[in-house]
Amino acid sequence: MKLEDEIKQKQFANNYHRLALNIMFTSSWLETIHGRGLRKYGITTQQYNVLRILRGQSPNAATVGLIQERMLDKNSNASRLIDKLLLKKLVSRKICPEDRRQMDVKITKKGLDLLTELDQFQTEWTNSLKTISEAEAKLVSDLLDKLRG
Amino acid sequence: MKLEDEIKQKQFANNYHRLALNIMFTSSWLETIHGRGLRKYGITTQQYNVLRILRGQSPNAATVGLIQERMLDKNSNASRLIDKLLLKKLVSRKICPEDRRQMDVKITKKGLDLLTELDQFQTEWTNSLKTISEAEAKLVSDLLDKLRG
DNA sequence: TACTTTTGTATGTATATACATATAATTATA
DNA sequence: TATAATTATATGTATATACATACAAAAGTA
Repeated sequence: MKLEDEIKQKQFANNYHRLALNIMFTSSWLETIHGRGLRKYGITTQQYNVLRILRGQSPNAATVGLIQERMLDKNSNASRLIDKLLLKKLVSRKICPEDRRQMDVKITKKGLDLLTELDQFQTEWTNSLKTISEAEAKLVSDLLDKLRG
Repeated sequence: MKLEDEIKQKQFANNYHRLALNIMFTSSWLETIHGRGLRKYGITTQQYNVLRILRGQSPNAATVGLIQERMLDKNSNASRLIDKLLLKKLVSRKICPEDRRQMDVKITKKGLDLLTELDQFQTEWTNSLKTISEAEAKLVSDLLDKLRG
């Protein structure tokens, strides 16, 4: 559905304005779908993002800073997301002996198992985006890279 | 900068996955820039969104439901955003006499003046997106519409 | 070595999101 | 008309964002 109809706005100042609104609208739409899917598994999209980063580092530990710099939302608060994941025993956290300011954060067996379970869901939800061709998906992605300069 | 470098991730499952992450990343980037600009004027991006919708209806009133359906983030909570705008006297709110369940929400003179002041800033920030051509902006926007089905 | 600066992480506070539920007014139905 | 169903909005609660600030450890410098 066209953005005009989604937000019932007839016109925009120009195509840059329309694009900015469309990106934010589509992002909210994506996060809503993704979040509802993850909810059944007891985690949020941000917590999922952290777990994915930790799996990427596994079996090594990651620091809070490394997680933060790899998150989609750079303003998110990795410290507190890790607190939540700790409560669910999906990650472990201990002071790094080499640099005692840092934290060694690792995904646990339980966390890895959850991600394995979620891989199928992940495949399904990206498949639901096949309303455009893979070439179009690449084109849009490349233009978004260019947009950010 | 390429998404790969922004979030330090070497590869993605496929171009759909890369696109989904890129949209969410770019949206967060846009909101951060926009939000920092608006901050000087004492409002948030969501409050700005509500004020724009109200200006579009002005001099008529809008109901809370109408605002909600036109917001970029459909899950946002228009009631509470209106509370915040009321405190700043940027909007007025009174019970609709025809249907006493509804609220008549209107932008005030103060609200309109703030938006006028912000129009210049708005032009500048959309101009900052001219790293891609207007034709490319339209193309991406149309493909995002198609992506959502 | 003593002092300053920088770095890594945590925390306080205000705002917003996501979902469930509550409440009052209106509309539909028996 | 009494009752049930629906609609519009508000509120409770958990989570996350945005920014400032705090604090301890490490690194740099006199």
